[in-house]
Amino acid sequence: MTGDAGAWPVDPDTLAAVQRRLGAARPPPWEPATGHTVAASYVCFARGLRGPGAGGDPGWAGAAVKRPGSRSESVVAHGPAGWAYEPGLLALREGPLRAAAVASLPFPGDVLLVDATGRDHPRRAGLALHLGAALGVPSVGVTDRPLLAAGTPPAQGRCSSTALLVDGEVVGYLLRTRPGVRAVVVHAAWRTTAQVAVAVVLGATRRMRTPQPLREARRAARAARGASG
DNA sequence: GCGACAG
DNA sequence: ATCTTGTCGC
Repeated sequence: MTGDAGAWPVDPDTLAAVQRRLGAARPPPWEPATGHTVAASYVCFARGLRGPGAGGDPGWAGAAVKRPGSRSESVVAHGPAGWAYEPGLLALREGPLRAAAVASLPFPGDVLLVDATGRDHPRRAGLALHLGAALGVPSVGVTDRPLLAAGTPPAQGRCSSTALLVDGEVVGYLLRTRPGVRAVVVHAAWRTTAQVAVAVVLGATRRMRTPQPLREARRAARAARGASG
């Protein structure tokens, strides 16, 4: 079900071609069912790196998955970054490492949360969308700020949201997950609309600003970094 | 030409 | 992403 969408190019031109194809794809839309499981992917890098970093930077990819009524399970993959950070080319730097971590989870989850954009991207295929396509799982992006899209801040109350548009397409929402706290950016990605993305994020968010599975993936990645380097 | 620009 | 000082909130 992944097909060549699972490819992780190692140069900018090839990645851009894959992104254009993924951005133009129209896979069957997915919607959450009661009791769906939520997985998440997060990457951190060695401390002390300068600016955008470079290929070979030591990285730790954390992945976590939680089914309702069970404890969360997490794994970590350790390996080198594939590239420096460049806006629009994040998959080059982090794609393979994140895919390795998510693939080693005990079970895949029904939907994957990623701290990256989805359709808010020059070629409509940010890393959240790419990772979902590569792994064959519906995905949702959650970031602190948009890449291309602009929007107005939502009202202060919990669950307030405002749409983010690119070329007239709703690619995401600014979403107030906690009253009075800075909004998160929720991104439509692989097989998810912006509206479904908001529902998934609200369903996975507890007391904190960001969804619990993403926090668990981050905790695992940082713990592994502290233990090895 | 310069700054901005997911992580 | 990481660094760092300061501030606010539970």
